[in-house]
Amino acid sequence: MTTIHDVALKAGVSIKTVSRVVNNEANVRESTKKRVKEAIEELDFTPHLGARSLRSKRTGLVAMITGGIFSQPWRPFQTGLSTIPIVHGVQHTLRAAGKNLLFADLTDNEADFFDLVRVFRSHRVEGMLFSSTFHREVSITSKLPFPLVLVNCFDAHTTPAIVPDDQLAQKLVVQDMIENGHQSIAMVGLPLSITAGQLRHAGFLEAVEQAGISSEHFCFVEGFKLAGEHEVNVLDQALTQIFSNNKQPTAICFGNDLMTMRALKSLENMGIQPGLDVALWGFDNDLTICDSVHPTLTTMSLPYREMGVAAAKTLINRINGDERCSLRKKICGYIIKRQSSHPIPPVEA
Amino acid sequence: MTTIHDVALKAGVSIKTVSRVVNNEANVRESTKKRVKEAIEELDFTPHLGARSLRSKRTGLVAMITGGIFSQPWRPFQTGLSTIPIVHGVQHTLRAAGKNLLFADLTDNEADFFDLVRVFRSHRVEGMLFSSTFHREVSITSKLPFPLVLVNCFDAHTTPAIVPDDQLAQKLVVQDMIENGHQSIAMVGLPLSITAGQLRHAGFLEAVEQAGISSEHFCFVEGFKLAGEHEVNVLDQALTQIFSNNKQPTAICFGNDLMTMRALKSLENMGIQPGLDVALWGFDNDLTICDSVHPTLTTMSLPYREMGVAAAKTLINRINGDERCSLRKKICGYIIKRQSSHPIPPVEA
DNA sequence: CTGTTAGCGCATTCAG
DNA sequence: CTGAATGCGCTAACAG
Repeated sequence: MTTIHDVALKAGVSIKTVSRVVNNEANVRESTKKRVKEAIEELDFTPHLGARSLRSKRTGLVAMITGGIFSQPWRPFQTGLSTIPIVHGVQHTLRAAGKNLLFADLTDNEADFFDLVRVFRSHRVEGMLFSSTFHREVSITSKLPFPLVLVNCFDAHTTPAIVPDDQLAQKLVVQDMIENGHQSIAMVGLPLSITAGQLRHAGFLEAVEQAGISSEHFCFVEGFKLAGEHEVNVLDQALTQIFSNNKQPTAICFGNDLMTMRALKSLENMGIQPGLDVALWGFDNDLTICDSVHPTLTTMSLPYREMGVAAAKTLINRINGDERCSLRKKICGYIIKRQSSHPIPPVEA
Repeated sequence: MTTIHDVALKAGVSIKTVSRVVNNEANVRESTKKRVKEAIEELDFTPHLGARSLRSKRTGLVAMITGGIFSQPWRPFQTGLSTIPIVHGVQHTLRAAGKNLLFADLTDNEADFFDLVRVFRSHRVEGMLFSSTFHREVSITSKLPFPLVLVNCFDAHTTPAIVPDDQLAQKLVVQDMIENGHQSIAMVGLPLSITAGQLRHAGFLEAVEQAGISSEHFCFVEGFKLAGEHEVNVLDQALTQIFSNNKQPTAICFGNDLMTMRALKSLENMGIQPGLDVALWGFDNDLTICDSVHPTLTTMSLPYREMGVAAAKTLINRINGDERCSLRKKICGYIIKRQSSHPIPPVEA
């Protein structure tokens, strides 16, 4: 591998001059610069970032740990919808800032986390991102030797975190239902045992209350439950329960598109035409599902890629010593209209 | 940041002794080792890998480029099923070997690729992996300054590559159909314009011919076509065509689970009960789909994670100077049985 | 078993 | 505008 010395020799200048040219510093005559650049080209010289970092103390390395990119706890071997766009946004933002991503994924044990931190530290990374597979609180108690930014999770301390605004997103969904004329509304939500489930539930209640819908005209049930890390499907019971009220809903929103898809079949079995007898709102904008079922699903899309971008920007700011970033930034999503939310609700009987 | 000198000073030994302890070299008295370890602990010393690599010439860094992790060309913003498990397998294998992953994703332009290579080279990575979103031939003509291993793609040169054995996998599917007693078989395949489509088609023909099924008892159609980078859905026409033959199939296999899912509805509309009137085999083991439709889908799972593992191992071998790896390694998948492939075909009318 | 010396490739400091 | 000397933190080669 050629070094700065070889270039200096070939160009007939000192290594410092080469260094100046490489780093675009001033005070080099055009003709000299040209000569050096030619030498660099001919010798195919590439600066050694490791050596450079030894002096400059800046490696340009940023670490990212994802918490089980390949599975969600209750869905083994099922890649979640959040992590990839987050990684994507992070990586592209870092690259635009001249940083490189040292990437690792956690399998199972938390001990791994601190092993990774040690390795990253050895590489003298300038900062780190941690991304969770699902929105939750984490506790990374130990002081890290570099700035940390959390994505899709948060902690009880002052660690900067970028999270989806589950509550507002759900509220927007329910407001959309109401604006479409629905006055009897049901929600088949995520388990209330997880953060997203709680926040969405709160958003649902908020919207329903603000619209002045009385309690016999709305209804919330969980679509599945979590027993430990095991998922228990209670979708059919949930749907039965919803329609056993005397005030039957004209619109249902779901905790995710998967549930919505499953509900399509269940509703048909109950003699209810999805999209005709009842309007449906999904959640996630899971493209595998939304465009490929009948009716296609109106859904809430959370901007995970933007979360990744925001997280990377926050981290870069902190690396640059800018401490004035908000501790927890919530990013809301937007509704994507498809067929399942028909605009005109059936008239009340 | 504390250095080896600080530790040496505190422990009252030379820096070389500290180095010996850190690197688990022999020839250090137990008592000395203990003293050094205590000093390391107290000072919270972590070796500087950049500095180390300056001498040892080994950075422990491996680069990986994914070709659009967040979308397939004809499915924007849709994460493919292959890349994540590949990355997962790669990362865990590398980590087990003490290597760290410098990760980057390509957005659109190929020029980016060589930019990335330059950056990676600056970081003195020991090797690189390139993973494609879909099985295809790539041309990375320029000589790279480090060993390269391709995953889910291959080139016309001698670059080692790990690819799925699409042909054998499809053959296994069709053989399974035949073993289940089906004698009139159809395939709704991927576009013949892509590698996987061609190989699967070949596998289909191979199985059908080896079983001695006459040409009027099998039938191949494309389930969608690619116009440039645009996907054109022709699934309904494909199904209509299949059933317009006088020999109607008792079993159909599909190019992916998504098509199979869509076909469920189409078949119902045609008055054909999926899983009863006709048995179905999917492809991909897309968990979002397979377990959540009725009937649940029997499908072919390609072992992308294992491909990642194999690729990382191959790369490590090459980094260690072991050139005797097969140039192209095909890895086959396995069938996952669910409901859609009922065991007993309807008796011939 | 332990220490000394040298130098990896580069940027920084100071001197021309 | 340019260059020489110094040292970042560590390991390799060699002495003891």
